[in-house]
Amino acid sequence: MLKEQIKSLPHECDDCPIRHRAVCARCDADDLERLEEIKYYRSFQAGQTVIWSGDKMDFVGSVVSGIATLTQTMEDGRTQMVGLLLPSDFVGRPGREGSAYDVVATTDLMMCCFRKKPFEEMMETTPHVAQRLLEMTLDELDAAREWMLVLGRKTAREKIASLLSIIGRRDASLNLRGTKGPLVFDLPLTREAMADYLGLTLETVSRQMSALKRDGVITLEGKRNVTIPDFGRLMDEAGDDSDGGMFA
Amino acid sequence: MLKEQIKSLPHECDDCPIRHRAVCARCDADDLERLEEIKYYRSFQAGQTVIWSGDKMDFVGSVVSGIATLTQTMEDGRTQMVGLLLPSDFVGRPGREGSAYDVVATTDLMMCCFRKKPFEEMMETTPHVAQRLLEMTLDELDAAREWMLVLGRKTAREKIASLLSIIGRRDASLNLRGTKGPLVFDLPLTREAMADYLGLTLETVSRQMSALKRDGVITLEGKRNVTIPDFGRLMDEAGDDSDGGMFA
DNA sequence: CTAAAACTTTGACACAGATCAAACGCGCTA
DNA sequence: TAGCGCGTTTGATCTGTGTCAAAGTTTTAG
Repeated sequence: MLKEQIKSLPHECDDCPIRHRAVCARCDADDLERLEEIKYYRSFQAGQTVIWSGDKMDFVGSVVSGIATLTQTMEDGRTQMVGLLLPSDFVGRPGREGSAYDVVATTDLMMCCFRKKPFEEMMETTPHVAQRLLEMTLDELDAAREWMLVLGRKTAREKIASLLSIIGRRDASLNLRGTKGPLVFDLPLTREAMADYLGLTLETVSRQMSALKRDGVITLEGKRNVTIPDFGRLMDEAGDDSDGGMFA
Repeated sequence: MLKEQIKSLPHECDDCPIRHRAVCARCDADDLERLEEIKYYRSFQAGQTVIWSGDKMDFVGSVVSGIATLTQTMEDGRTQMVGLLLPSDFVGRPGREGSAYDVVATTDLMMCCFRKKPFEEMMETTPHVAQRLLEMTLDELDAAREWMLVLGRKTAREKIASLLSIIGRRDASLNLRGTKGPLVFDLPLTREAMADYLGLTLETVSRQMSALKRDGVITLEGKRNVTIPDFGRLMDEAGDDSDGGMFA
Protein backbone atom coordinates (compact mmCIF):
# COMPACT_ATOMS: atom_id res chain seq x y z
CA MET A 1 0.00 0.00 0.00
CA LEU A 2 2.89 2.26 0.85
CA LYS A 3 4.51 1.13 -2.36
CA GLU A 4 1.36 1.96 -4.30
CA GLN A 5 1.20 5.36 -2.71
CA ILE A 6 4.74 6.05 -3.84
CA LYS A 7 4.26 4.69 -7.33
CA SER A 8 1.30 6.97 -7.89
CA LEU A 9 3.43 10.08 -7.45
CA PRO A 10 4.82 11.87 -10.45
CA HIS A 11 8.47 10.94 -10.68
CA GLU A 12 10.79 9.39 -13.12
CA CYS A 13 12.29 6.47 -11.33
CA ASP A 14 11.54 4.58 -8.14
CA ASP A 15 14.97 3.30 -7.49
CA CYS A 16 17.28 6.11 -8.25
CA PRO A 17 18.95 7.71 -5.22
CA ILE A 18 17.91 11.04 -6.62
CA ARG A 19 14.25 10.61 -7.23
CA HIS A 20 12.39 12.46 -9.94
CA ARG A 21 15.61 13.45 -11.63
CA ALA A 22 17.35 12.61 -14.82
CA VAL A 23 20.18 10.54 -13.42
CA CYS A 24 17.90 7.52 -13.44
CA ALA A 25 18.53 6.83 -17.08
CA ARG A 26 22.14 6.21 -16.26
CA CYS A 27 21.57 3.70 -13.47
CA ASP A 28 22.45 0.18 -14.51
CA ALA A 29 21.20 -3.07 -13.02
CA ASP A 30 24.07 -3.36 -10.56
CA ASP A 31 23.51 0.16 -9.31
CA LEU A 32 19.86 -0.49 -8.75
CA GLU A 33 20.51 -3.69 -6.88
CA ARG A 34 22.98 -2.01 -4.56
CA LEU A 35 20.61 0.88 -3.99
CA GLU A 36 17.76 -1.45 -3.17
CA GLU A 37 19.81 -2.89 -0.33
CA ILE A 38 20.38 0.41 1.40
CA LYS A 39 17.05 2.03 0.69
CA TYR A 40 14.13 2.47 3.05
CA TYR A 41 11.15 4.77 3.43
CA ARG A 42 10.26 6.97 6.36
CA SER A 43 7.11 8.95 6.93
CA PHE A 44 6.56 11.89 9.22
CA GLN A 45 3.48 13.70 10.43
CA ALA A 46 2.93 17.39 9.92
CA GLY A 47 4.89 19.25 12.58
CA GLN A 48 7.34 16.45 13.28
CA THR A 49 11.01 17.23 13.27
CA VAL A 50 12.93 15.10 10.80
CA ILE A 51 16.38 16.11 12.04
CA TRP A 52 17.57 18.52 14.70
CA SER A 53 20.39 20.88 13.91
CA GLY A 54 23.62 19.36 15.19
CA ASP A 55 22.26 15.83 15.36
CA LYS A 56 24.13 13.03 13.73
CA MET A 57 22.60 12.04 10.42
CA ASP A 58 23.01 8.47 9.33
CA PHE A 59 21.10 8.78 6.09
CA VAL A 60 20.68 10.90 3.02
CA GLY A 61 17.52 10.91 0.99
CA SER A 62 14.93 12.83 -0.88
CA VAL A 63 11.38 13.98 -0.40
CA VAL A 64 8.82 11.76 -2.07
CA SER A 65 5.70 13.65 -1.04
CA GLY A 66 4.84 16.47 1.30
CA ILE A 67 6.83 19.48 2.33
CA ALA A 68 9.58 20.14 4.82
CA THR A 69 11.53 23.24 5.80
CA LEU A 70 15.18 23.84 6.54
CA THR A 71 15.73 26.43 9.27
CA GLN A 72 18.51 28.01 11.24
CA THR A 73 17.98 29.45 14.71
CA MET A 74 20.01 31.95 16.72
CA GLU A 75 20.51 31.58 20.47
CA ASP A 76 17.94 34.28 21.20
CA GLY A 77 15.30 32.52 19.14
CA ARG A 78 15.39 34.48 15.89
CA THR A 79 14.93 32.00 13.09
CA GLN A 80 15.56 32.06 9.37
CA MET A 81 14.27 29.47 6.98
CA VAL A 82 16.98 28.65 4.48
CA GLY A 83 15.21 26.17 2.27
CA LEU A 84 11.88 24.67 1.41
CA LEU A 85 12.03 20.99 0.57
CA LEU A 86 9.49 19.90 -1.99
CA PRO A 87 9.06 16.48 -3.60
CA SER A 88 12.26 15.42 -5.40
CA ASP A 89 14.51 17.62 -3.25
CA PHE A 90 17.56 16.00 -1.75
CA VAL A 91 18.29 16.08 1.97
CA GLY A 92 21.57 15.52 3.69
CA ARG A 93 25.18 15.99 2.94
CA PRO A 94 27.45 13.19 1.92
CA GLY A 95 30.75 13.50 3.73
CA ARG A 96 29.49 15.35 6.78
CA GLU A 97 28.44 13.89 10.09
CA GLY A 98 25.71 16.15 11.42
CA SER A 99 23.00 18.36 10.08
CA ALA A 100 23.56 22.11 10.12
CA TYR A 101 19.83 22.83 10.07
CA ASP A 102 16.58 21.82 11.64
CA VAL A 103 14.48 19.90 9.14
CA VAL A 104 10.78 20.01 9.99
CA ALA A 105 7.84 18.47 8.18
CA THR A 106 5.20 21.12 7.55
CA THR A 107 2.78 18.65 6.01
CA ASP A 108 2.68 14.88 6.25
CA LEU A 109 5.91 13.82 4.67
CA MET A 110 7.27 10.76 2.92
CA MET A 111 10.97 10.37 2.44
CA CYS A 112 13.08 7.91 0.52
CA CYS A 113 16.27 7.34 2.49
CA PHE A 114 19.59 5.64 1.90
CA ARG A 115 21.96 4.58 4.63
CA LYS A 116 24.71 7.12 4.50
CA LYS A 117 27.87 5.06 4.73
CA PRO A 118 27.05 2.69 1.86
CA PHE A 119 25.65 5.58 -0.17
CA GLU A 120 28.96 7.39 0.16
CA GLU A 121 30.83 4.27 -0.85
CA MET A 122 28.60 3.96 -3.86
CA MET A 123 29.33 7.58 -4.81
CA GLU A 124 33.03 6.76 -4.93
CA THR A 125 32.53 4.07 -7.50
CA THR A 126 29.57 5.38 -9.48
CA PRO A 127 30.62 8.66 -11.06
CA HIS A 128 27.26 9.73 -12.41
CA VAL A 129 25.74 9.83 -8.94
CA ALA A 130 28.29 12.38 -7.77
CA GLN A 131 27.84 14.27 -11.04
CA ARG A 132 24.09 14.40 -10.69
CA LEU A 133 24.36 15.42 -7.07
CA LEU A 134 26.74 18.18 -8.13
CA GLU A 135 24.24 19.45 -10.66
CA MET A 136 21.49 19.49 -8.06
CA THR A 137 23.68 21.18 -5.49
CA LEU A 138 24.63 23.87 -7.98
CA ASP A 139 20.92 24.45 -8.62
CA GLU A 140 20.34 24.81 -4.92
CA LEU A 141 23.24 27.21 -4.65
CA ASP A 142 21.78 29.37 -7.40
CA ALA A 143 18.44 29.29 -5.62
CA ALA A 144 20.01 30.25 -2.30
CA ARG A 145 21.79 33.15 -3.97
CA GLU A 146 18.62 34.34 -5.59
CA TRP A 147 17.02 34.24 -2.17
CA MET A 148 19.86 36.40 -0.84
CA LEU A 149 18.70 39.11 -3.23
CA VAL A 150 15.15 38.75 -1.93
CA LEU A 151 16.27 38.96 1.70
CA GLY A 152 18.76 41.74 1.21
CA ARG A 153 17.10 44.11 -1.20
CA LYS A 154 13.40 43.54 -1.67
CA THR A 155 10.51 45.28 0.10
CA ALA A 156 7.97 43.33 2.14
CA ARG A 157 5.47 43.36 -0.72
CA GLU A 158 8.10 42.17 -3.19
CA LYS A 159 9.19 39.45 -0.79
CA ILE A 160 5.66 38.08 -0.49
CA ALA A 161 5.20 38.20 -4.26
CA SER A 162 8.52 36.41 -4.75
CA LEU A 163 7.51 33.64 -2.37
CA LEU A 164 4.11 33.20 -3.97
CA SER A 165 5.62 33.10 -7.44
CA ILE A 166 8.12 30.46 -6.38
CA ILE A 167 5.55 28.25 -4.72
CA GLY A 168 3.12 28.78 -7.58
CA ARG A 169 5.68 27.92 -10.21
CA ARG A 170 6.94 24.90 -8.36
CA ASP A 171 3.42 23.69 -7.70
CA ALA A 172 2.57 24.08 -11.38
CA SER A 173 5.62 22.11 -12.47
CA LEU A 174 4.95 19.29 -9.99
CA ASN A 175 1.46 19.00 -11.40
CA LEU A 176 2.71 19.28 -14.95
CA ARG A 177 0.87 22.49 -15.67
CA GLY A 178 2.20 25.71 -17.13
CA THR A 179 2.04 29.17 -15.64
CA LYS A 180 -0.34 30.44 -18.29
CA GLY A 181 -3.86 31.07 -17.05
CA PRO A 182 -4.93 31.32 -13.43
CA LEU A 183 -2.94 29.35 -10.89
CA VAL A 184 -4.67 27.87 -7.84
CA PHE A 185 -2.87 26.19 -4.97
CA ASP A 186 -2.83 25.73 -1.21
CA LEU A 187 -0.13 27.56 0.69
CA PRO A 188 1.79 24.91 2.58
CA LEU A 189 3.04 27.47 5.11
CA THR A 190 1.56 29.37 8.03
CA ARG A 191 1.99 33.15 8.13
CA GLU A 192 4.71 32.60 10.69
CA ALA A 193 6.62 30.18 8.47
CA MET A 194 6.33 32.62 5.58
CA ALA A 195 7.72 35.32 7.85
CA ASP A 196 10.64 33.10 8.81
CA TYR A 197 11.38 32.51 5.17
CA LEU A 198 11.20 36.15 4.20
CA GLY A 199 12.93 37.74 7.17
CA LEU A 200 9.73 39.54 8.20
CA THR A 201 7.28 39.37 11.11
CA LEU A 202 4.06 37.46 10.74
CA GLU A 203 2.06 40.68 11.13
CA THR A 204 3.82 42.22 8.16
CA VAL A 205 3.20 39.09 6.12
CA SER A 206 -0.48 39.22 6.99
CA ARG A 207 -0.76 42.91 6.11
CA GLN A 208 0.97 42.46 2.77
CA MET A 209 -1.16 39.45 1.91
CA SER A 210 -4.21 41.58 2.59
CA ALA A 211 -2.79 44.37 0.45
CA LEU A 212 -2.08 42.04 -2.49
CA LYS A 213 -5.63 40.72 -2.18
CA ARG A 214 -7.09 44.24 -2.00
CA ASP A 215 -5.12 45.17 -5.13
CA GLY A 216 -6.35 42.14 -7.04
CA VAL A 217 -2.94 40.51 -7.47
CA ILE A 218 -4.18 37.41 -5.64
CA THR A 219 -7.46 35.99 -4.39
CA LEU A 220 -7.81 34.13 -1.12
CA GLU A 221 -10.31 31.39 -0.36
CA GLY A 222 -10.00 31.07 3.40
CA LYS A 223 -6.48 31.65 4.69
CA ARG A 224 -4.54 29.21 2.63
CA ASN A 225 -6.05 28.68 -0.78
CA VAL A 226 -4.47 31.13 -3.19
CA THR A 227 -5.51 32.03 -6.73
CA ILE A 228 -3.14 33.95 -8.95
CA PRO A 229 -5.19 35.30 -11.85
CA ASP A 230 -2.21 36.72 -13.74
CA PHE A 231 1.20 35.23 -13.14
CA GLY A 232 2.98 37.98 -15.07
CA ARG A 233 1.43 40.58 -12.81
CA LEU A 234 2.74 38.72 -9.77
CA MET A 235 6.22 38.59 -11.28
CA ASP A 236 6.12 42.34 -11.76
CA GLU A 237 5.17 42.76 -8.11
CA ALA A 238 8.13 40.57 -7.18
CA GLY A 239 10.40 42.97 -9.06
CA ASP A 240 11.63 39.91 -10.79
CA ASP A 241 12.01 39.32 -14.48
CA SER A 242 14.33 36.37 -14.20
CA ASP A 243 13.05 32.84 -14.40
CA GLY A 244 13.55 32.43 -10.68
CA GLY A 245 15.54 29.31 -10.06
CA MET A 246 14.59 28.66 -6.41
CA PHE A 247 13.64 25.01 -6.06
CA ALA A 248 14.15 24.66 -9.80
CA MET B 1 58.06 35.41 -13.68
CA LEU B 2 54.34 34.81 -13.70
CA LYS B 3 55.07 31.22 -12.79
CA GLU B 4 57.27 32.37 -9.91
CA GLN B 5 54.58 34.71 -8.71
CA ILE B 6 52.10 31.86 -8.64
CA LYS B 7 54.47 29.40 -7.00
CA SER B 8 55.11 31.80 -4.17
CA LEU B 9 51.46 31.76 -3.08
CA PRO B 10 50.34 29.43 -0.33
CA HIS B 11 48.60 26.53 -2.01
CA GLU B 12 48.95 22.85 -2.24
CA CYS B 13 49.31 22.11 -5.91
CA ASP B 14 49.96 24.13 -9.04
CA ASP B 15 48.29 21.84 -11.45
CA CYS B 16 45.14 20.72 -9.77
CA PRO B 17 41.95 22.07 -11.29
CA ILE B 18 40.82 23.00 -7.82
CA ARG B 19 43.75 24.86 -6.46
CA HIS B 20 44.71 24.89 -2.79
CA ARG B 21 42.44 21.95 -2.07
CA ALA B 22 42.90 18.35 -1.11
CA VAL B 23 41.96 16.76 -4.40
CA CYS B 24 45.49 17.31 -5.60
CA ALA B 25 46.79 14.26 -3.86
CA ARG B 26 44.50 12.16 -5.97
CA CYS B 27 45.59 13.49 -9.35
CA ASP B 28 47.68 11.02 -11.31
CA ALA B 29 50.16 11.76 -14.07
CA ASP B 30 47.62 11.37 -16.85
CA ASP B 31 45.24 13.77 -15.19
CA LEU B 32 47.94 16.36 -14.79
CA GLU B 33 49.00 16.08 -18.38
CA ARG B 34 45.47 16.57 -19.62
CA LEU B 35 44.94 19.50 -17.30
CA GLU B 36 48.13 21.16 -18.46
CA GLU B 37 46.78 21.20 -22.01
CA ILE B 38 43.62 23.09 -21.14
CA LYS B 39 45.00 25.39 -18.49
CA TYR B 40 45.88 29.04 -18.80
CA TYR B 41 46.19 32.05 -16.51
CA ARG B 42 44.33 35.33 -16.73
CA SER B 43 44.92 38.47 -14.75
CA PHE B 44 42.57 41.36 -14.14
CA GLN B 45 43.02 44.81 -12.73
CA ALA B 46 41.09 46.08 -9.74
CA GLY B 47 37.66 47.19 -10.94
CA GLN B 48 37.67 45.08 -14.09
CA THR B 49 34.68 42.89 -14.77
CA VAL B 50 35.65 39.24 -15.18
CA ILE B 51 32.25 38.12 -16.49
CA TRP B 52 28.98 39.91 -17.05
CA SER B 53 25.78 38.31 -15.89
CA GLY B 54 24.21 36.50 -18.82
CA ASP B 55 27.41 36.32 -20.83
CA LYS B 56 28.59 33.06 -22.20
CA MET B 57 31.39 31.55 -20.16
CA ASP B 58 33.85 29.34 -21.94
CA PHE B 59 35.99 28.55 -18.94
CA VAL B 60 35.88 27.51 -15.34
CA GLY B 61 38.64 28.26 -12.92
CA SER B 62 39.73 29.38 -9.53
CA VAL B 63 41.16 32.44 -7.90
CA VAL B 64 44.90 32.28 -7.42
CA SER B 65 45.36 35.69 -5.82
CA GLY B 66 43.28 38.78 -5.23
CA ILE B 67 39.59 39.14 -4.57
CA ALA B 68 36.48 39.19 -6.73
CA THR B 69 32.80 39.60 -5.96
CA LEU B 70 29.71 37.87 -7.26
CA THR B 71 26.73 40.21 -7.55
CA GLN B 72 23.14 40.20 -8.75
CA THR B 73 21.41 43.34 -9.94
CA MET B 74 17.72 44.19 -10.29
CA GLU B 75 16.39 46.21 -13.20
CA ASP B 76 16.09 49.33 -11.07
CA GLY B 77 19.69 49.10 -9.99
CA ARG B 78 19.39 47.56 -6.55
CA THR B 79 22.29 45.15 -6.16
CA GLN B 80 23.06 42.30 -3.82
CA MET B 81 26.41 40.68 -3.51
CA VAL B 82 25.98 36.93 -3.27
CA GLY B 83 29.53 35.79 -2.87
CA LEU B 84 33.04 36.91 -2.18
CA LEU B 85 35.70 35.03 -4.11
CA LEU B 86 38.98 34.65 -2.28
CA PRO B 87 42.08 32.72 -3.31
CA SER B 88 41.26 29.03 -3.87
CA ASP B 89 37.58 29.68 -4.60
CA PHE B 90 36.13 28.13 -7.71
CA VAL B 91 34.37 30.15 -10.39
CA GLY B 92 31.96 28.92 -13.01
CA ARG B 93 29.48 26.17 -13.35
CA PRO B 94 30.18 23.03 -15.30
CA GLY B 95 27.15 22.16 -17.40
CA ARG B 96 25.78 25.65 -17.78
CA GLU B 97 26.35 28.05 -20.64
CA GLY B 98 26.22 31.50 -19.14
CA SER B 99 26.98 33.16 -15.86
CA ALA B 100 24.08 34.11 -13.58
CA TYR B 101 26.11 36.79 -11.84
CA ASP B 102 28.45 39.65 -12.49
CA VAL B 103 31.95 38.74 -11.40
CA VAL B 104 34.07 41.78 -10.65
CA ALA B 105 37.67 42.02 -9.49
CA THR B 106 37.87 44.26 -6.43
CA THR B 107 41.64 44.01 -6.23
CA ASP B 108 44.13 42.97 -8.86
CA LEU B 109 43.22 39.40 -9.59
CA MET B 110 44.95 36.32 -10.90
CA MET B 111 42.88 33.40 -12.07
CA CYS B 112 43.77 29.88 -13.11
CA CYS B 113 41.37 28.89 -15.89
CA PHE B 114 40.48 25.71 -17.72
CA ARG B 115 38.69 25.58 -21.04
CA LYS B 116 35.20 24.53 -20.16
CA LYS B 117 34.40 21.86 -22.73
CA PRO B 118 37.47 19.72 -22.10
CA PHE B 119 37.15 20.28 -18.38
CA GLU B 120 33.63 18.90 -18.48
CA GLU B 121 34.79 15.92 -20.50
CA MET B 122 37.47 15.30 -17.95
CA MET B 123 34.91 15.43 -15.15
CA GLU B 124 33.01 12.59 -16.81
CA THR B 125 36.00 10.29 -16.70
CA THR B 126 37.76 11.43 -13.55
CA PRO B 127 35.38 10.80 -10.66
CA HIS B 128 37.35 12.49 -7.92
CA VAL B 129 37.17 15.84 -9.70
CA ALA B 130 33.36 15.80 -9.58
CA GLN B 131 33.50 14.56 -6.00
CA ARG B 132 35.80 17.32 -4.90
CA LEU B 133 33.73 19.89 -6.74
CA LEU B 134 30.65 18.56 -4.99
CA GLU B 135 32.30 18.97 -1.61
CA MET B 136 33.26 22.54 -2.42
CA THR B 137 29.81 23.36 -3.75
CA LEU B 138 28.22 21.98 -0.59
CA ASP B 139 30.51 24.22 1.45
CA GLU B 140 29.42 27.19 -0.63
CA LEU B 141 25.79 26.24 -0.17
CA ASP B 142 26.23 26.13 3.60
CA ALA B 143 27.92 29.50 3.45
CA ALA B 144 25.11 30.98 1.35
CA ARG B 145 22.55 29.67 3.81
CA GLU B 146 24.41 31.10 6.73
CA TRP B 147 24.43 34.40 4.89
CA MET B 148 20.65 34.15 4.50
CA LEU B 149 20.40 34.25 8.29
CA VAL B 150 22.61 37.34 8.34
CA LEU B 151 20.51 39.09 5.68
CA GLY B 152 17.14 38.08 7.04
CA ARG B 153 17.47 38.36 10.78
CA LYS B 154 20.48 40.33 11.91
CA THR B 155 20.67 44.01 12.82
CA ALA B 156 23.01 46.38 11.00
CA ARG B 157 25.58 46.16 13.77
CA GLU B 158 25.45 42.37 13.78
CA LYS B 159 25.75 42.29 10.02
CA ILE B 160 28.93 44.36 10.06
CA ALA B 161 30.39 42.23 12.84
CA SER B 162 29.53 39.08 10.87
CA LEU B 163 31.26 40.37 7.77
CA LEU B 164 34.36 41.43 9.68
CA SER B 165 34.56 38.09 11.44
CA ILE B 166 34.28 36.22 8.16
CA ILE B 167 36.93 38.28 6.43
CA GLY B 168 39.15 38.18 9.49
CA ARG B 169 38.88 34.43 9.84
CA ARG B 170 39.45 33.81 6.17
CA ASP B 171 42.38 36.18 6.08
CA ALA B 172 43.90 34.43 9.08
CA SER B 173 43.57 31.01 7.50
CA LEU B 174 45.08 32.14 4.18
CA ASN B 175 48.06 33.44 6.10
CA LEU B 176 48.23 30.36 8.26
CA ARG B 177 47.53 32.23 11.46
CA GLY B 178 44.97 31.46 14.13
CA THR B 179 42.25 33.72 15.50
CA LYS B 180 43.87 33.95 18.93
CA GLY B 181 45.39 37.33 19.68
CA PRO B 182 44.75 40.54 17.76
CA LEU B 183 43.89 40.22 14.10
CA VAL B 184 45.02 42.88 11.64
CA PHE B 185 44.02 43.01 7.99
CA ASP B 186 43.07 45.32 5.16
CA LEU B 187 39.42 45.41 4.21
CA PRO B 188 39.28 44.48 0.55
CA LEU B 189 35.90 46.19 0.12
CA THR B 190 34.65 49.75 -0.10
CA ARG B 191 31.81 50.82 2.20
CA GLU B 192 29.51 50.53 -0.79
CA ALA B 193 30.58 46.96 -1.51
CA MET B 194 30.10 46.08 2.15
CA ALA B 195 26.63 47.59 1.95
CA ASP B 196 25.83 45.53 -1.14
CA TYR B 197 26.93 42.43 0.66
CA LEU B 198 24.96 43.14 3.81
CA GLY B 199 21.77 44.50 2.30
CA LEU B 200 22.37 47.92 3.84
CA THR B 201 23.17 51.42 2.59
CA LEU B 202 26.71 52.67 2.62
CA GLU B 203 25.76 55.36 5.15
CA THR B 204 24.54 52.75 7.61
CA VAL B 205 27.72 50.75 7.10
CA SER B 206 29.80 53.82 7.81
CA ARG B 207 27.81 54.67 10.94
CA GLN B 208 28.07 51.15 12.32
CA MET B 209 31.78 50.96 11.61
CA SER B 210 32.16 54.19 13.58
CA ALA B 211 30.05 52.77 16.38
CA LEU B 212 32.11 49.55 16.59
CA LYS B 213 35.25 51.66 16.67
CA ARG B 214 33.81 53.96 19.36
CA ASP B 215 32.90 50.90 21.43
CA GLY B 216 36.37 49.42 21.12
CA VAL B 217 35.34 46.30 19.20
CA ILE B 218 37.63 47.27 16.34
CA THR B 219 40.36 49.80 15.64
CA LEU B 220 40.74 51.56 12.31
CA GLU B 221 43.98 52.79 10.82
CA GLY B 222 42.76 54.95 7.94
CA LYS B 223 39.58 53.66 6.33
CA ARG B 224 40.58 50.16 5.44
CA ASN B 225 43.07 48.75 7.89
CA VAL B 226 41.19 46.95 10.61
CA THR B 227 42.46 45.60 13.92
CA ILE B 228 40.32 43.20 15.92
CA PRO B 229 41.77 43.11 19.41
CA ASP B 230 39.44 40.36 20.64
CA PHE B 231 37.95 37.99 18.13
CA GLY B 232 35.58 36.46 20.66
CA ARG B 233 34.11 39.86 21.39
CA LEU B 234 33.49 40.39 17.69
CA MET B 235 31.75 37.02 17.46
CA ASP B 236 29.47 38.06 20.29
CA GLU B 237 28.63 41.24 18.44
CA ALA B 238 27.79 39.14 15.40
CA GLY B 239 25.30 37.20 17.51
CA ASP B 240 27.09 34.20 16.22
CA ASP B 241 28.47 31.30 18.18
CA SER B 242 28.85 28.95 15.25
CA ASP B 243 32.13 28.51 13.47
CA GLY B 244 30.83 30.49 10.54
CA GLY B 245 31.35 28.51 7.39
CA MET B 246 31.19 31.33 4.84
CA PHE B 247 34.10 30.96 2.45
CA ALA B 248 35.27 28.01 4.51
C1' DC C 1 51.99 71.27 -5.37
C1' DT C 2 47.24 71.87 -6.76
C1' DA C 3 42.91 70.46 -8.47
C1' DA C 4 39.67 67.07 -9.26
C1' DA C 5 37.64 62.80 -8.34
C1' DA C 6 36.44 59.19 -5.41
C1' DC C 7 35.39 57.58 -1.11
C1' DT C 8 33.88 58.31 3.66
C1' DT C 9 31.78 60.49 7.58
C1' DT C 10 28.22 62.93 9.86
C1' DG C 11 23.70 65.23 10.43
C1' DA C 12 18.58 65.91 10.00
C1' DC C 13 14.55 63.89 8.87
C1' DA C 14 11.24 60.38 6.81
C1' DC C 15 9.29 56.03 6.51
C1' DA C 16 8.89 50.83 6.20
C1' DG C 17 8.43 47.46 9.05
C1' DA C 18 8.71 45.97 14.09
C1' DT C 19 6.38 45.79 18.38
C1' DC C 20 2.59 45.65 21.44
C1' DA C 21 -2.19 44.83 21.91
C1' DA C 22 -6.79 43.41 20.91
C1' DA C 23 -10.21 41.11 18.41
C1' DC C 24 -11.71 37.86 14.88
C1' DG C 25 -12.71 33.25 12.72
C1' DC C 26 -12.53 28.54 12.38
C1' DG C 27 -12.10 23.88 13.84
C1' DC C 28 -11.95 21.21 17.87
C1' DT C 29 -14.07 18.70 21.91
C1' DA C 30 -17.48 18.22 25.34
C1' DT D 1 -24.63 24.46 21.42
C1' DA D 2 -20.93 26.52 24.10
C1' DG D 3 -16.16 27.07 25.05
C1' DC D 4 -11.43 26.69 24.05
C1' DG D 5 -7.17 27.06 21.21
C1' DC D 6 -4.75 28.30 17.42
C1' DG D 7 -3.79 30.90 13.51
C1' DT D 8 -4.89 35.27 11.49
C1' DT D 9 -6.19 40.06 10.95
C1' DT D 10 -6.17 44.77 12.16
C1' DG D 11 -4.95 48.92 14.83
C1' DA D 12 -1.74 52.20 17.29
C1' DT D 13 2.67 53.41 18.11
C1' DC D 14 7.75 53.04 18.07
C1' DT D 15 12.28 52.58 16.05
C1' DG D 16 16.08 51.18 12.99
C1' DT D 17 17.51 52.05 8.80
C1' DG D 18 16.91 54.61 4.48
C1' DT D 19 17.09 59.08 2.17
C1' DC D 20 18.80 63.48 1.23
C1' DA D 21 22.37 66.73 1.99
C1' DA D 22 26.78 68.62 3.13
C1' DA D 23 31.37 68.49 4.60
C1' DG D 24 35.68 65.91 5.39
C1' DT D 25 39.47 62.83 3.74
C1' DT D 26 42.27 60.24 0.71
C1' DT D 27 43.83 59.12 -3.85
C1' DT D 28 44.68 60.23 -8.58
C1' DA D 29 45.81 63.20 -12.34
C1' DG D 30 47.95 67.15 -14.15
